[in-house]
Parts: sequence; C-alpha cells; structure tokens
Amino acid sequence: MDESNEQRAQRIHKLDALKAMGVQPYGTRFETTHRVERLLAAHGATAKDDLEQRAIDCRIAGRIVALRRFGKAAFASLQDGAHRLQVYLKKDVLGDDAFRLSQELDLGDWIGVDGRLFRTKTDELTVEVRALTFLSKGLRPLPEKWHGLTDIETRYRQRYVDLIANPNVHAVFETRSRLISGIRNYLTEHGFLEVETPMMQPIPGGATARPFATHHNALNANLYLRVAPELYLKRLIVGGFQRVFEINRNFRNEGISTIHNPEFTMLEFYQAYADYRDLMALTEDLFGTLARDLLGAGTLEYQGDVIDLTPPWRRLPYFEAVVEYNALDRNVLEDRAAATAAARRLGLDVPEDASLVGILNLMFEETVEHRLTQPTFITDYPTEISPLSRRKDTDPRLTDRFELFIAGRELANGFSELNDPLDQRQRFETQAAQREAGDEEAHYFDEDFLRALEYGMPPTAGEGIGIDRLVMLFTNQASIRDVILFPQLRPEKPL
RNA sequence: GGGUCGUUAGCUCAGCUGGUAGAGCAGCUGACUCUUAAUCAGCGGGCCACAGGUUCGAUCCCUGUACGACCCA
Repeated sequence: MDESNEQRAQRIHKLDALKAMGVQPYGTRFETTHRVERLLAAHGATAKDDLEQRAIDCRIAGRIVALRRFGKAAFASLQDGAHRLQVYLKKDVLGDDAFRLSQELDLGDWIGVDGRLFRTKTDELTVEVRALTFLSKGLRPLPEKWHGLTDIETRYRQRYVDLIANPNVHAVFETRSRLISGIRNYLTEHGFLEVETPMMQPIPGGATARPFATHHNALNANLYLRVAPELYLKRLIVGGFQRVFEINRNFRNEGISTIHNPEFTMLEFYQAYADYRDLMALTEDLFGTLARDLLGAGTLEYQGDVIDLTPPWRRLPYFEAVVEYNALDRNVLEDRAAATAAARRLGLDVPEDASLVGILNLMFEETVEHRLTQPTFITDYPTEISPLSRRKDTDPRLTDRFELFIAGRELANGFSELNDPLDQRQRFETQAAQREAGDEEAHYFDEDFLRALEYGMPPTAGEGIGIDRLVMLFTNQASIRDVILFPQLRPEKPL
C-alpha cells in the first residue's frame, strides 16, 4: 500500500501542531468512569428532562469515527468497542484552549472526555464535553463512513481496520469470546477439569488428517503440530482424571474453505464411566444453555433457516440415514453391487476398489450431510471409519459413536472410547496398512498410547466440538474466516 | 489442483466496439454554536495489481504472474 499518501502526510504535520499547543500526541493513562455500552444500557431510554435533573457526569474514552463541525461547536461520535456515543464540543463550555485542540481532531484519533449527559433537540443521548484529553493520533484515514470497509481481503489482512469500521464484526468476536467462556463455565460446573496437552507431538494422533511437520533443533527431533488432543486426554483418563477438557487449537495441513482454516479451535472433553448417549444429552443441554445465555432463545436463525435447539434432537443411525434420505432398498447395506449401483444412480463416482462401507460413506457425505439442517445426531458409525471408538455390543461392525450435524455441517463427534488395548492395536494396524498403501490421512501407530491403554482405561466417553463452526452458527456467519480474527491467507507482498 | 469472477484515489464505486481517468465520502482552504450520510463556496489527490504482447496509441483486447472471492476435487 501507498505509504506516502497525501492524507497521511497532512496528519504527520498535525503532530507538530499538537506539540505546539503543548499536547502530547501519544498520551498515557486515562481513567474512565464508564464504558459506552454501560452508559447506553443505563441511559439509552432516560428522558430528556430526567437526564437534566439527575445531572449525570461521566468520563469516557474512545476513537472519533464521525465528526460534524460548525464554527464554534462540533459533534463527534466516539467509538468504544462495538458501541458509539455522541459528544458535543462547544466553545463556550470547553474554553478557548480546549476548543482550539478540538479543531485539530481527525477521524481516527483517540480522545477522552469529561462531561455531562444530555439529550439534543433531536433526542440523541450526548455528552456535553467540559474537558478534552487527547490520547492518541491516527495517521491513516479511516474507511468511508457510509459503506465502511467491504474489501474482503483488506478486512482479513487488516482486521484492526475491519474492527474499527464494522462494529458488527466487533460484536461477532465478543460473542465468540462469551461463547467460549460459557463452555468453560458449563464444563467446570459439571466437574470437568481444564487441562493442557502438547500441541507439538512426536506422533500426531486422534484424527484422520494430514499434519504440519516441524523440527526441534536441540532435541534433533521431528515433531508435528497436533491434529487433535484426543490421545493425550485419554492418557489422562488412564492416569485417573475423571473428567477433563481442553479448548485450544488444532492444525490440519489441508485445504482452506468457508468451513476450514488450517488452525482451528476445538473443544474436547472426556468423561469416565459415561457412554456416548450421556454425551448426546450433555451436548443438547450445553447448546441449550449457551443459546439461552447468549441469544436469550431456544431457536436461532442461520443463513435463512430457523434452527430449533430444543431437545431432544433427532437420533438417526448412520446406515438408516443413507437409506432414508435416498429412499433406497435396505439391501444396499449388505450387497456391495447393489450399493455401487445405487451410488452411481445418485450420480456419484464410485472407485472400483471401494469397500461397501466406503461406498455407503460416500453416499452419506454426498447426499445426507448437507441436508441435516435441524440438529441431528447421526449414530452407530461403522467400525471401519471409527478407529478409536468402542464397538457396539450388539454389532461389532458398528460403534457407539455419533456425529452432530446442524445446518448441514458437522459440529461435533463423540463416542464411547475404545478401551480394549488389543482391539485398539488391531485398529492401528489396519490404519498403518492404509497409510502404507498411500492414505496420508490414516492414523499413525502410537505404541505409547497402547501402553497407556494396557494399564487400563475405565469406560469413558469423549467428544470434540468445533468451536469455530459453533460460533458461525451462533453469530449467523457464512464463512469460518468471519469468526477467526486473523484467518490464514497467503502472505502479503512486502509493504 | 481445476473452473468462474474480481483487482481503478485513503474508502465505496463508475469508466461507452481502444484516443493518457470520473463521482460520492474522506482530505485541504473559507463560512456556520443542536448536527447525525450536516450544509454552502473553492482546491488538491492516480504506477488504472504486476510483466509481456497486439496496436500509431492499451485502464479497456490477448498471454502470463501475484493476491482474493465463490464453486468443484
């Protein structure tokens, strides 16, 4: 970008003008009495006469985002977080020196004001400023006041400008933070202990995904950024922690899309002595609690759909879903040739060497997932694609597992954990064979994890919830980049 | 990885089968003590993403590159 544009040069000149007035353009401590949000909440509806009688003084600070000058007075909008409050700068109230300072103000400057609340004759809540403190000079012009900043690339690369120009963006990230706090509170209140496990792992495990590789010089060891914390959290269950959770970043070396960022935030939690059904109930309750606390409702609108979070949510076995959503004959579940024919009739490209489960999984992903708008637990996933899940007692080809879909997207994945070390060893062997055959997403063989299981892991259920996608749902955002402050982009050309 | 579209002033955008660029906001100067997209008068501001090609002449047509968005894998 142009570093020497006209407006920037003019503002650098203004630094001298400020100094000439004895004003430090980059100030220091300023104690406020109120946040603008609080003032608006408290007095947004207080009547004009009432305000005058109560003579409410305040001291607030913020960035000037609008400025309307008259000869000997001016109105400015001060932005504090996602909220704005108008201030009135009037010569005969401010005094000559402060008014002269006010005439040097630019859009984008930070100021602090002392004054009294009143309502203008157009009934807008406003602070009549008695003392003006210059806090910090902005050297770059702000985006346009009416359209704001819309260029998507600039919004992501210079999120600071996006946050200034688009208060709704600020609000999205406040909601994100509150949602994560809400999850922490909920789990802590339910006896879960927050823990931290390695993000740099010698063997990346816990998910089918390609890892980022790195190297530790002093140890001369290859390490991977984790794709999931799962295997470490289960080691903690082996060690005797009954309920643990971790909220932090996972890294997957895969494509970027509206629902994928290379680093993303995951909640995983593990509960000893519970099964996957308990976790479905917990998930319903957790989402309901978050919706009530953050949205004040049991339903939310997402991209034109009304999503009803009222429990219980539908539970639909995986194979049943494939049959139901495509109105297929049940023989496709047993007969590979029939499944292939059905998939091809649906327009799917079936590889010659695909297994029956592979074909059914293809149908599930292509024809079912995106249609699961209302919250739905798909249960009983095939063992073949669930290498860490406990087998069903009634059918060892299936597992005690679910995935939660809302608005056509996977939001959570949970299961009763496989705690049989010998079965787990076999599953790893199968994965290792797939890896040998060229599947870069297949699980790595983790001998230490098996050793841990051999010490005995109590019956346990565990779940992962994609926090970014959950935030998308709660803030009605279509792209994951709009709920991640600094989404991954190709590096910018040097400035 | 493939396809489609985009990149013009600080921001938001125009720009005619190709003749060296416009608006609004923002900025600067002046007027104005209740405005809120303030108003009025005047004035500046451009490597038209980058590199080639075609042409007397390219913001415009062609090729490539970079970055981004969306769709597909």
